[in-house]
Formats: sequence, C-alpha cells, structure tokens
Amino acid sequence: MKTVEKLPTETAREYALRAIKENIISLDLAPGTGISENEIASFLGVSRTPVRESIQELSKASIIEIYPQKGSYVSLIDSQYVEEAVFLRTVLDTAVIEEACDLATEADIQKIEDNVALQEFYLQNYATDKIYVLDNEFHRLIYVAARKETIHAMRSTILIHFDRLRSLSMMTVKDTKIVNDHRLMLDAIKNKDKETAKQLVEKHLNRYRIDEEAIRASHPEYFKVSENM
Amino acid sequence: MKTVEKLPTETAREYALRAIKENIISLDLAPGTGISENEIASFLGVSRTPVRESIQELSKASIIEIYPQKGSYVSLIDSQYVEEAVFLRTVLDTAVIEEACDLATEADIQKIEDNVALQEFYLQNYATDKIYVLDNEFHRLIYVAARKETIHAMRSTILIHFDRLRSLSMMTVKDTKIVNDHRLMLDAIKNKDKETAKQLVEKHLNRYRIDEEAIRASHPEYFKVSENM
DNA sequence: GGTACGGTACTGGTATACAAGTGGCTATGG
DNA sequence: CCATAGCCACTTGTATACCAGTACCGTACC
Repeated sequence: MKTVEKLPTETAREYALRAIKENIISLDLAPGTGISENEIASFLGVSRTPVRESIQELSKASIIEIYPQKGSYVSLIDSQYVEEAVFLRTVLDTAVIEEACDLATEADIQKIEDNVALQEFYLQNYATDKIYVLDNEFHRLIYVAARKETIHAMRSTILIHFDRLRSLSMMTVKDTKIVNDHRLMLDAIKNKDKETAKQLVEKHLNRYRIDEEAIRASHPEYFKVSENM
Repeated sequence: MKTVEKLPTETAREYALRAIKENIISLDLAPGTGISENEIASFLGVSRTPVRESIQELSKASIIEIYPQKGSYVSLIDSQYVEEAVFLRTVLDTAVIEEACDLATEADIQKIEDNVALQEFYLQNYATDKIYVLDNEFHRLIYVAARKETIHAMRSTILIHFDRLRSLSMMTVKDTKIVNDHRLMLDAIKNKDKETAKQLVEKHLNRYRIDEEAIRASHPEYFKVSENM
C-alpha cells in the first residue's frame, strides 16, 4: 500500500476512503489482496472506525469483499462488474450531456470553459500529468451543469471497477484527442446541440475500449474465474 | 419512529439500515426531523456503531444531512433530488430492459413469470397490500436478468427521494394497471422485443407522475425552500 | 509417521469510552 | 429587568475494548 497524504481539511473517514480508493485504482492494492482493518488503520495512523466505514462503503459497490470473521479482500477484476461500470457510464453520460445542453447556465459554462482552457494550457506545455485530474473534473462539471451531482457521486464509485482495469492496461489515449473531445463537447453544450453532444460522448468513450482478454492473459491472477466455463 | 422487526438472519447493521430506510420512506421519520444516533440506537436495541454506519450511508445519497457536533436531520424534500431520482429511474430502467431482452435466460424469465403470476393471484384475491413488495421485486428481477444488479442497488438508494414523495401523495395507481404493465413487459422480454419493452417502461413510469406542487401546498414544512425565489 | 486435538493469534461485528465542539439555560452582576 | 459569562447537556467524530468465530500450527497420542 502506498502512502497518501492526509489533507488538513478532511476528516479521518474521508482520508481513509480516499487513500483506499486511490490505492485500489492504482493497483498498489492489487486485486485479490487480503486487507485487514487493523493493518490499514495503523498504516494510515487512524483507528479502525473510519477505516471500517470506508471498507463498508466500498463493499457496497463490490470493490471489496468482506467475509466476516475470516478476512476482507480487494475484489478480483470481474468482467461482470466492469461491464456494469461501462454500461452505466455510457447510458448516463449520454443522457446527462443532453440535459446539460438544456440546463447549463452561463456560470456552468464558464467553469467548464476554464477547465478546458487549463487542459489546453497543460497540453501545450507538456504537463500532461495534470490532465488526468482535470479530465475527471471536466466530466463532473457536466453533471453539475445538468443538475445531476448526486448521480455523479454514485457513478464514480462503481467506475472504480473500470478505472483499475484502465490502470492495468497502461493504455494511453493521446491527450491531444481527449482534450479536443472536451473542447468539442463544450461547444456542443454552448450551442445546445444535443445530437452532436451525444455523438461526441459515444466517440469519446469508444477511445477507452480495452482489450480485457489481453490483460487477462498477462495477469491471470488478477481476474475472477468465470463460472460459465 | 415506528418499530421494525429484526430478522434473525441480518446483522445489526443491516437491521438498522433497513429500519431507518423504511421509516423515512413511510414518513414516520418526517422530512426535517432531527435524529440522534444515540436515540435511534437505544430505540432499536443496538449500539451506536451500526446505526452510525447506516446514517453515513444515507447521508451519501443526501437522504440524511449530518452537521458535525450539531445534529443530523432527515433531509427536507428537495425537488432537485426528486428530479435526479426520476431521471435516473427513467434513463436506467429503459436501458436495462433492453439489455434484459438480449440477456435474459430461461431461468431469469421463469423467476419473473413466477413473480407476475403471484401478482395476478393477489390481485384476483384482493390482497393488494402484497403487491407493493412484489412490484419492487419485479423491477429488481429485470435488473438481474440484464446482469445489472450492482446498478440496481444504487438505483434503489437514490430512489428514496421519490418513494417518500409517493408515500406523501397517497396517490394510488390502480393495481390492475400496474400488474397488467408487468405482464406486458414480461411478454416483451420473452419476445426479445426491445422497442415495445422500452415503450412499456415509459408508459409505466408516466403513471407515477406526481403533482409535487399540490403536495407542497398541503405540507409546506416538508419541503426545502428553493434558493431561486 | 500420521492423525486428532487444542491453543493461539488472527478476523470482522459490536459495544463502549473519550474527545471536541455547539447551543441553550441559568445565575450573577449591573 | 436585562445582559453576559460560564456551566452543562447534548451532538457527531474517533479510539478502544470486548466478543464470537475461524484458521493454522504445534504437540501429543496412537
């Protein structure tokens, strides 16, 4: 497990949740790893309570499996859940951007504009490591503009199943293309052009198609064995 | 707060979550009510720990608002969240039933068939109080058939915002119509007829249109005052 | 050598103790 | 009578103690 800095503003619970999430997505807590509430608590320098609450939450989304009195494990990558994550993102993102076309205010658009401008700036200056955070923030801002922030929170939890597979794939979509997609989406929202916006989202998501079988071949121990074989 | 029987199979945490949820949906814990972890814990006969974990979970979906060191409150009915719930249900249910048309196995269909048959039986015998539970189960089985069970779990949490408004409306859609809708949906899945299935879901959801303003007029104290007025 | 049994050191589930902060009530002084 | 200061009873947040159940390992006995 990798160290995560505790921000002064967050509670122990928020810190623990963030630290565990980041470690799972980055695969520093690899699929199948056994985790102990006590161990993580002492590693993070907090008590079991906040750690336990975080683990409970992740287990709700099947990111962690809890076997009472036996142990807890980071879930193996399960095609079932990855598909659910991809499905949810596809269905929601397209529906939400259409809503954003209808509902976005000037202020919403300005925030997105600032975000995209920053993406373009970092792209020009080859500081592409910053783009990952801005990317997530961009998509959140779309949900905010569509007045669907609660839905976004749920989306991001289940998306962990997909995110860690993406980490594992080490597949990198050219940042140029990502940022360009974002610029075009913003334009579509400005123009209230739902049809174009929807098509852009579909095209954007298609860039992240992952060859799961190839990864399974090189890291079979990370994957759940399907029952139907 | 109304008593909820503890099932012998569930943990204290599951019991607490279920009890609190049911009380919020039934409005026995009315919107705006102040709740205390200690109070609920002693009422349910468990300690603060499982109660606290449940409240934390509900606060994630904005069902409960926590003000540290001050108190926690059942959220007032907020049009914003109700709309998010309706939006989520509409978007997901239509997309999921299409998936169910593709993916449902014989076993899945048989379970739905049994459920619908039971609905029809209770309808014939005027035991319509049983239909509410079967209704929820019916929609869950559709998600199961579409291999989207995790998504269903998230759906049901956010739907609380809508469910309690429905309780408040005391609006009753004729059970005859509901059960008939379900029968037709099942047929569409059997026939793998996505288009019909989708239209049926839309029609079905339209039956639950609620006149929020009328309810707001008769119970203004349950509603959040909009900031844009 | 093999097997069965028991101790031990873990697990997560629950209960309780303590900490830090808030708000209201009361008592006291003007 | 009013205002203010301080105590007290509450809140949630966190840490810790205790419980029941599990797994594993070593030992003793066959």
